[in-house]
Amino acid sequence: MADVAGDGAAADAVTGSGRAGGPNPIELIAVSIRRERERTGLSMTELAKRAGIAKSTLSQLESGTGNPSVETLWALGVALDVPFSRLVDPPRPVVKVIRAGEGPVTHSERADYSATLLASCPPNARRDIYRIEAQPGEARTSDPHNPGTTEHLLLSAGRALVGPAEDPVELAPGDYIAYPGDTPHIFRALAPDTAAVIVMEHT
Amino acid sequence: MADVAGDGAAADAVTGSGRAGGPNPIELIAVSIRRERERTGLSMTELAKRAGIAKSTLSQLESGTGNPSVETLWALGVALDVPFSRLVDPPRPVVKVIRAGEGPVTHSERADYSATLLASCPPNARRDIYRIEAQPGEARTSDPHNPGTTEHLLLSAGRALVGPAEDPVELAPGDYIAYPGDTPHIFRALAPDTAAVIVMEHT
DNA sequence: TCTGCTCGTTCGACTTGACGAACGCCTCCA
DNA sequence: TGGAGGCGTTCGTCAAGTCGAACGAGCAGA
Repeated sequence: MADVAGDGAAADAVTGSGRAGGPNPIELIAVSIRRERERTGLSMTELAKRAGIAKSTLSQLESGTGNPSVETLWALGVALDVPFSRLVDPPRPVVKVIRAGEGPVTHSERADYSATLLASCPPNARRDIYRIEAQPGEARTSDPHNPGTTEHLLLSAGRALVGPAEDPVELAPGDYIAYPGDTPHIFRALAPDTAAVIVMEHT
Repeated sequence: MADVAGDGAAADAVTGSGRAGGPNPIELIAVSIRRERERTGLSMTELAKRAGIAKSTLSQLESGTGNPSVETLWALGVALDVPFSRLVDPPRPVVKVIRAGEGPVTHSERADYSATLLASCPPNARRDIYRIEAQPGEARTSDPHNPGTTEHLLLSAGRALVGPAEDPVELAPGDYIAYPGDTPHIFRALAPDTAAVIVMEHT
């Protein structure tokens, strides 16, 4: 069986600003702007034009000079199509894959209750929660989603073959799997009334 | 069945800003500041002093006049001890129950597969994923977690009584519930081998 | 090489946000 | 009754953010 992949580490990254406490927001914004801009492949000139601000302003922002107003930042957020908070909160770690059957269990003081941490959320990730119900049949191959997407799946009932298209894993009720959502992957019910929870994480 | 519990109050916010698209950030900030300030019971004078800004500035902010700089907002975030993004992103809802078979289902092209979106992720939330297994017994009452925590629970097997301590909801396999994690809440298994997925969301 | 383009930075003029003082309003208490 | 102290708002001044234009650097093609 598999394994665990990744991380362990991730998770935290705490340093950032769990609360608003710590570091210099201007620095943060400077690197965030640049990061997001380069991610979209826009030039300063182009981005400034789209956001409706002067490119000199943008230049100063990315150089860490200045102290932008909310409207300026907002305009940039819109132009970059990122949520506002992405520009003011610290960056993010990576993708991680944990395979359960077991895992870090925190047993209750009473023996009839146990909780297992399956996936600690990386900062700034967005996780949408889905319920899946399926019947046996052909494998359902999903097209890859956006880059940086991770799918977390926990099987509630039935049996299923899940994971990367070239290397899926058979799951029984209670099993958990996480795998990259930006590569081809499948979900194939092996038993009637197979049900699962999928948490789709995109960053 | 049931659904929705509580509130009603909360209200609006919907419009919010999934992405940065929509509404006026200044309005948003105005109400957010006021909301958070009143939550902590501080006066304008006091908050301004703590944040190190002029109370006139704060007054203008809460009245929706003006266009604060990042440093000003940041100072307020620190003084209020809330994450920055809480000031620029809209508030959040309350208890929601989606019964098995209910909810916005996106059926597959093939009839043997269906996915239900249970909860779309608010900006900047962190969602940790847990698996719960429990046996019938006393209700397990959780102490409230940090402010701004929401718990999402989907029952995999068994039966359980879940939700706010004073108004829990009985769930069957496939049922989904979300409720505030920062108020007392319980999880009580009603059948042997009750299992659930909990996604703990904190902002 | 020279022209024309785009890139990101720097500079002065203008607009505007942040500040502190003064104001009106209220409550409390001598 | 009047004074003291809190509240939130308004006003004039000053500093700072924003803007547009000009600048030097890099690159493609005639």
